[in-house]
Amino acid sequence: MPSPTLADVAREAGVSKGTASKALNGVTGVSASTRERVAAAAAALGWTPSYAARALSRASTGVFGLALARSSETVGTESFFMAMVAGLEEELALTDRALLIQLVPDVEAESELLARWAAERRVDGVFLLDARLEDPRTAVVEHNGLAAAAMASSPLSPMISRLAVDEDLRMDLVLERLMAALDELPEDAGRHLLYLGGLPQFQHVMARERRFRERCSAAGVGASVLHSDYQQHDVSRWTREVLALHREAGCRGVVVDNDLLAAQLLVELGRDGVRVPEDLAIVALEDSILCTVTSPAITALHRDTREAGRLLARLLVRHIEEGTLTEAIGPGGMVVRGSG
Amino acid sequence: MPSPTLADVAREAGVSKGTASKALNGVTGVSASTRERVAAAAAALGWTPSYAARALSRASTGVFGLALARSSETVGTESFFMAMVAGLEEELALTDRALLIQLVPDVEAESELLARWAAERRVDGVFLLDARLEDPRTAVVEHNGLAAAAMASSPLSPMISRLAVDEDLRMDLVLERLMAALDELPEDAGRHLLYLGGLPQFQHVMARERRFRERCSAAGVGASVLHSDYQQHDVSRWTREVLALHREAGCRGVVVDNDLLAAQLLVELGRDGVRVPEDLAIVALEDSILCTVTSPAITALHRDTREAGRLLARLLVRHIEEGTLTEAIGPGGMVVRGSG
DNA sequence: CTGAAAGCGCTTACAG
DNA sequence: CTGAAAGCGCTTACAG
Repeated sequence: MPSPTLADVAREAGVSKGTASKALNGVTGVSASTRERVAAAAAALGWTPSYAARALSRASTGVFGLALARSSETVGTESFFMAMVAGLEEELALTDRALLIQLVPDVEAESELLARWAAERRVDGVFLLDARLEDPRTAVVEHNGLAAAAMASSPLSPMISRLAVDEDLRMDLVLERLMAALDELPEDAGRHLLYLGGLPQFQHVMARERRFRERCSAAGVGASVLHSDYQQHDVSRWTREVLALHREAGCRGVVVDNDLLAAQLLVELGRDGVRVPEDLAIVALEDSILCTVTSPAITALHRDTREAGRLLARLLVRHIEEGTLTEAIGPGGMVVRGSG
Repeated sequence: MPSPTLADVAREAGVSKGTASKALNGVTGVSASTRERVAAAAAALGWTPSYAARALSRASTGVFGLALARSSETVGTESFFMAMVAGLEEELALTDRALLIQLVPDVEAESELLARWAAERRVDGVFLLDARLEDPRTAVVEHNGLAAAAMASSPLSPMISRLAVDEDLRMDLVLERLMAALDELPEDAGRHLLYLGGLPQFQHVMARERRFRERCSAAGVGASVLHSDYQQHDVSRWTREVLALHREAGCRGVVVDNDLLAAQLLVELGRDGVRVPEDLAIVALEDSILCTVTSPAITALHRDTREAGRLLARLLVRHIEEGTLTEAIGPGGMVVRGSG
């Protein structure tokens, strides 16, 4: 039983396809009576518009793309992604739009995919996560006139809408905790902190590092920085480095980029007999359920990532509908949770 | 700069649209020389086929749908979903297919969405997770002739391909652990176990419960079952019930449906002074990083969920290409990890 | 092997 | 307000 087409509905209602189309789409210029007749016919036949035909004649798809240049391990374990995806989804679903997700090995592959999506007219717009200092996606987006919204701490391009993330504030919030802890230590204890961040290619990592160094320097606190590529097999290596800093430089606190790394670090340090937070405090810049099931629980900067997803989706929709670049800050209500 | 169309390529190569189409699609019946000329023209112009036009004329979309009747909280925190999605993605990407994901509030909404996708010819097929005893999606799939593949412990319909999950085996594997632990207890200790499962509407939950009761009964072990809707705010309630069973019925071990619930239960029990596993052993039927960062680490049945996703995707692709129902068992290599 | 034509199922000026 | 026609960008019989 092939699904009925507009032609079937038009015949059933005794009007032309054009009129049926207008009636069904609420376009002005159709008498109330025929509009009703058409609607009844469509309902009787159980007509639903063909997605592809609509996309072809309207030149818009109702689909938004998200290419993720992360391994499926990372995507599967880092809470950030699922929360983000859930938020995007939630907002798009409100207006019957869909999200197309594709995992790619690296940012080059991501750029290629974006270019292909643009050429195929596959999506109405794309979301950009993990903004980089030199971001190859920018050129692709600009060159193809692709509508895009990024989550980023600084602007990527005048053509890309942005959900601005205040990384300075985020770093300040967690440092406040660690500095306070340092103040409680005996006079002769070391005053040294570490930022265990992601790869320096990322905007947010460099923004955090800069702020971290500034603050430490202003407070007369020693500062070290290590960059991780977040791969799980690296955890024990990072642990050794953290341990060395603790023992040799008197490091007493670590700011960790994400919940996963923080939790794993906590476990490894525990094995090495380091007490957290007494010997070494850990604060994560991303919160999740992971931080609540370790012992002790991990102190983490909490933000509503799902809400960030909703905001980002809303931004892109507005960008497309109004044809203008939009910016927003968010999500609000960030707070450090836990007492580690 | 509008993207070039097939007509542009054909003009550039000096052939008809039809010939250009055949040449580009590797259809037989085109001379090698024109095929080359067309390919060169396409490359020169940077032509990429319009997705919508192709979908319309081919009556197939290259898109597969996954509707998830779970709250975005659950999807964002339960490791199963992301791993599954990553696996589906990974397999589909190999053949340039895409995954369309949509979150819906409940299984009724999911059924409606599937019906709409079918009517809109939006997807080539759909994936079905969380199979239910009375599953309303079955009728929708059958009625609309939608290609579907489910992950399920028993068949949903002769029209639906299936990745068979052996829940009996899964329960046996974890019970083996718990029974062995019981055997080490002093003579006068209680011999009683609990299965903390999801909602009884789910196939897998009932399959597990049945097996759990059978095994316990065969071993002369007392058996209790509690059903949770997995909502986080319920954890303390479940903890109280578990505690009561431990104290009053002498329950010494709990099989928990998933990693998240197990981890939370462990934390709460710890607060109440219950030692795990000495007083009460916990084994989870789903493994994840969560199980490794608690202390003690949680013993869990590990399976490669990403591989399950790949298998499920492959199943649906084959189902569609060969037009026949396919079944598979998997993924293999399940093993209980940890010593809790 | 190649071309002209029809068709996929819609939408959108353009006449009337 | 309504209809006939053209068009969106492809694919696919059908002739030649």
